[in-house]
Amino acid sequence: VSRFKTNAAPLTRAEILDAAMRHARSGTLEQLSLRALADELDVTPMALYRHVRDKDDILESVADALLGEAGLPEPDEPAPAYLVALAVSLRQVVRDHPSIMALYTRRPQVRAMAVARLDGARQVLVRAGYTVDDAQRIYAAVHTYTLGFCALETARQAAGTPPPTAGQEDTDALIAGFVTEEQFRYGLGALIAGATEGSARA
Amino acid sequence: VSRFKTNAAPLTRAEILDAAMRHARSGTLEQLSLRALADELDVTPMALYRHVRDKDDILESVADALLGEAGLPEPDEPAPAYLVALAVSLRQVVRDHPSIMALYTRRPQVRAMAVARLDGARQVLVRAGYTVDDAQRIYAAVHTYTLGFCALETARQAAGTPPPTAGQEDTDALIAGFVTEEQFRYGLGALIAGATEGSARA
DNA sequence: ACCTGAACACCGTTCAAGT
DNA sequence: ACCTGAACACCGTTCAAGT
Repeated sequence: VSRFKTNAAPLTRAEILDAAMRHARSGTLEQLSLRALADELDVTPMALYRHVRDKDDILESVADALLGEAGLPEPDEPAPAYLVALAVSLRQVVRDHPSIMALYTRRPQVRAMAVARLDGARQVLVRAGYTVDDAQRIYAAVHTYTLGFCALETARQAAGTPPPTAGQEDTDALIAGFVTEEQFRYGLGALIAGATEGSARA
Repeated sequence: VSRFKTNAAPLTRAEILDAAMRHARSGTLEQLSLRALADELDVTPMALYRHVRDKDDILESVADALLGEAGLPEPDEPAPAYLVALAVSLRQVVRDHPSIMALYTRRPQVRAMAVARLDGARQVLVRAGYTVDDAQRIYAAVHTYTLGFCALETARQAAGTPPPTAGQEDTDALIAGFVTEEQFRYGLGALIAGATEGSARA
């Protein structure tokens, strides 16, 4: 079961990322190890290192590919709706693949789709009359908020339906209110309203 | 060097947390392992488990203690300033101790100081005329945004002064703009403005 | 009651060597 | 050029046993 000994085609980066994407799609990205991934590809763990920098390199590629599949909002959407759509898709990706959250706390994400999202928001906002600087500020704020929500949601998922500590049930219920769909929309709406009204338009 | 054999006083939870806090204060919380902590306390790693649930239990206690040291804002502050002060102190704690960030993505934080911060915000907002529900929504939104900023800042710190990949420098500079003091204040201000203006007051 | 000793079940990654 | 084999340097945590 070694492709080295059987003279099979050499390993490629695409092959590695495809295998990782299959894990993402089957919901097993969380427990993915390099050793298991290498096994699936009939290769030694160390063979991967010729094609990827490290494990996060793989995970970041997967994350950006998932964001790519989610796509960008229609560019003729009104700016607020465009921003909301971006937030919703990021939240969805992280919600479906919680291990992606840690990536955002480990290294700045600057892959293709991350940049395309910023660019898209910038264009829509500039067209709506904001300066480039304001557009970036607004997008950054929305992205920041969304990431915070993802962090809280990831934490709540990880806790599962928790055995609430006695005398802690109400506190827990209170904090649970932080990660409802309604609260996500509320904070997002407040932020976008505050940002778009506060900035000077051209 | 075993307190079991020398008949020393039995280990206590407070002792464990004190030792962990010393690590926090000396800036070595990041690389703390249970094995090292046990060594310092002249005890086997497993002796800790009589007094703490697991490693996160220790880390969460430290995080809440640090938040406690930061204290609460003066209760007679205007509501917006109160919320800003809460955000600033959380950011400061996470900035100084990046390993705390991961805690917020792993489990909902419901320790004493986390609850006290919510309570404080609620009181100030209710006194300013908001309903209890609105107060909670507003605080949750501010907390969410702050956590998102902490995530981005932690990522940027971890990257260090990064060797910017060729042809990626401008993208990197752009993303760096997401985690400036100015941007932190901007997003926070926009959110608080949007939230406090948007909610119906009593 | 409190702690030890040894093992379990792994990790990601380095290095030098093989073909 | 591409991959292997073995080791490095650890982790947190379980379990049964010791005093």
